[in-house]
Amino acid sequence: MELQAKKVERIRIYDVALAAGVSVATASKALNDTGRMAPETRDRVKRAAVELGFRPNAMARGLLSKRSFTVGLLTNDTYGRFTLPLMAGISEALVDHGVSVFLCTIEDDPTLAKIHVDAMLDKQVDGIIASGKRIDRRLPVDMTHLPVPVVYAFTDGPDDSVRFVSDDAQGSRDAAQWMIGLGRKRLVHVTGPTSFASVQARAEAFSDTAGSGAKILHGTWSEAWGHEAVAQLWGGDRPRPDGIFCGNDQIARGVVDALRERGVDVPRDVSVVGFDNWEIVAAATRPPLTSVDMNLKALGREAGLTVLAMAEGKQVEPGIRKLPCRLIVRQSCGGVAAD
Amino acid sequence: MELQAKKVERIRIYDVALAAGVSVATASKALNDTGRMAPETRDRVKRAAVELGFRPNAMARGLLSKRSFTVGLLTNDTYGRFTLPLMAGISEALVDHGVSVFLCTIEDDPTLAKIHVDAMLDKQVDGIIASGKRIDRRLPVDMTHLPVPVVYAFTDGPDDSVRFVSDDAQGSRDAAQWMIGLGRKRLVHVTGPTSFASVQARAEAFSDTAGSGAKILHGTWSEAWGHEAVAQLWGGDRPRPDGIFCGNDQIARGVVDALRERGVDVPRDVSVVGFDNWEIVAAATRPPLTSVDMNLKALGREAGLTVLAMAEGKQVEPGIRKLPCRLIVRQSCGGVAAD
DNA sequence: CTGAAAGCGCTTACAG
DNA sequence: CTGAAAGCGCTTACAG
Repeated sequence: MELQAKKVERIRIYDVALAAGVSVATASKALNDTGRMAPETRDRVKRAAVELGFRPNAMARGLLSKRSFTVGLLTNDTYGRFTLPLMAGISEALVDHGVSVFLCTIEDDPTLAKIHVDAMLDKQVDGIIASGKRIDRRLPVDMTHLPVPVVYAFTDGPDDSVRFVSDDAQGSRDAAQWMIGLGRKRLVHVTGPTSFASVQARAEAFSDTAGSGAKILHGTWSEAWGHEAVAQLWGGDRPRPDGIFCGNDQIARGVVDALRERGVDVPRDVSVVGFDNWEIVAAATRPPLTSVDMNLKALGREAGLTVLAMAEGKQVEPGIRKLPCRLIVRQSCGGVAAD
Repeated sequence: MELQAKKVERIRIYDVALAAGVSVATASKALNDTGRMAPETRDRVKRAAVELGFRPNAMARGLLSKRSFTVGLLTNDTYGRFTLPLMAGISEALVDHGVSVFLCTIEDDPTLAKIHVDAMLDKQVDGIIASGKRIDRRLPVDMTHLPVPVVYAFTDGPDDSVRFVSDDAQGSRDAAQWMIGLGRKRLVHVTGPTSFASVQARAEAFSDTAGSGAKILHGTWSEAWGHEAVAQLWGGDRPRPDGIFCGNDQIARGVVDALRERGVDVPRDVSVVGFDNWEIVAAATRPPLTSVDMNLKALGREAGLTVLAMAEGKQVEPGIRKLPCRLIVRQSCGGVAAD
């Protein structure tokens, strides 16, 4: 038995018009609730459309309206850790508007990026959302002179563009304040490389909140660095921290594991907070991690609605839009969620 | 300063024809390398097109050709653990054919699924790839009578459909054989719930390879279950396993952590193999996990090319297509990669 | 209140 | 060798 694309004939507006006994023009107006006509006629057409299962051909419509009801999401985050929540938000916001989303993953390959952008433009996307894995790097393709609006989410863009990022400083402050509120006195920040803008923003906010004496250790974004940092902190005879704010959940997991291996009780002896609220890591840690959530889904929603508004010709204020982070309370600090 | 979609006028074939001093019909034929004409004319048109940066409007073309050069990827795997590699393969295979991919995540919501499918059909997708997170469950939407071809990848589909899955039995056999080859004598399989078809397939293959005496423990897909299983296995006085094949990498990570906490050396005393080769888990485990990779990217590539072939009207054999798994050797077993 | 005509940006027989 | 005409499936002034 062989399988072949069954040539199901699609219903055109012509078929609907025929069935309802009206012209194609009238059928179109009836279905779009435009023009003036006898209510009875409109009803008859609509019934015929439903009966026949008519769905208008978006390509034909698009040719006229110059709207394709598609947008493209371009990303260099192949792992999808940031892209997926973003995509979920975009999709959720746009599906109600009948907009579908092309996903294009481009590693860091400029040629591939160009190919994908061109393919999307050929398909007349209404707009493009550029996204990445860090807010201080750009995608390897220039999108400043495209015939469609571009919005940047979790990636850098030109000065006159709209860029959505999460509020690293606020997230960091919230984390430190949470531990201080729980009575912790000796906070330490164990985080990623200084080359990341968000590392700097968080570190600064951490210092402001925990005091300039509070130590900050920079390393890689890995569990291994979490282990290593604990080895350093517990190595000498210096006073040990009782609260550790980590730059991401993987570091936090390493820290928690290392502390347990040293017989240090989390959260009794030390509170630990992570960053990213990456479910798979945060929930599997023993105890589960209290972590800062960047609300990437909400960020995606905003980015989607904004690019859509621009596609509809609405005026939009350029600049960086910081969306708030939220502390997700689990068991690694003690304390209980406020809400 | 306000930002508005700059109304860049797009170049139409009419502009190219004008610039080259030919008719639109001739321009079309020149650019598509069809028809007969003076080579000089063709060149002139092509040069004009390049100079003006002409890119044909895919909607207009699609209206004629009934091809949109888009496909949809429908999935209920919100976490993206299976979808992302699949998507990468699909995209990689199709970008060369000028095909872009709509990604639609539908949780398990039938209403949402229908909305997405309809939206894609309206946009005249050339085909749909249905995907999921287990091969024995279907998406909550019937796609048997669509006007476009549908291919199933890592999800169940109707009997007369094309379904791509990875070869669980072969992956399982390879894992067991690898440990046997390293001299392990007392293998155990710690895996997920029996309700999963792939759990059964792997368990059966494991028994065939390791012997029917080899124990199989079923639990959840979590690190916690890995810990628990080790507690059971090391609990009594029974002979302890020297090789543990885990149903996924999370279980394997739990097993490895639990063994270390008991002072059991991995890989010296016990070999551990995971399943999924989920980089983030496998690489962070101490020691890093040897794991079975399902080659989801290759699976995506196949699925993409197949749905494209069907869209082009080619005959395709229905049925289940099992693609081989591959053992990725790291340090949790001892032994060294063959290649 | 309804329909004929023109047109969106292309391609493809067909005529010259 | 080249172009005028028709048409893909719609929508939208415009005429009646």
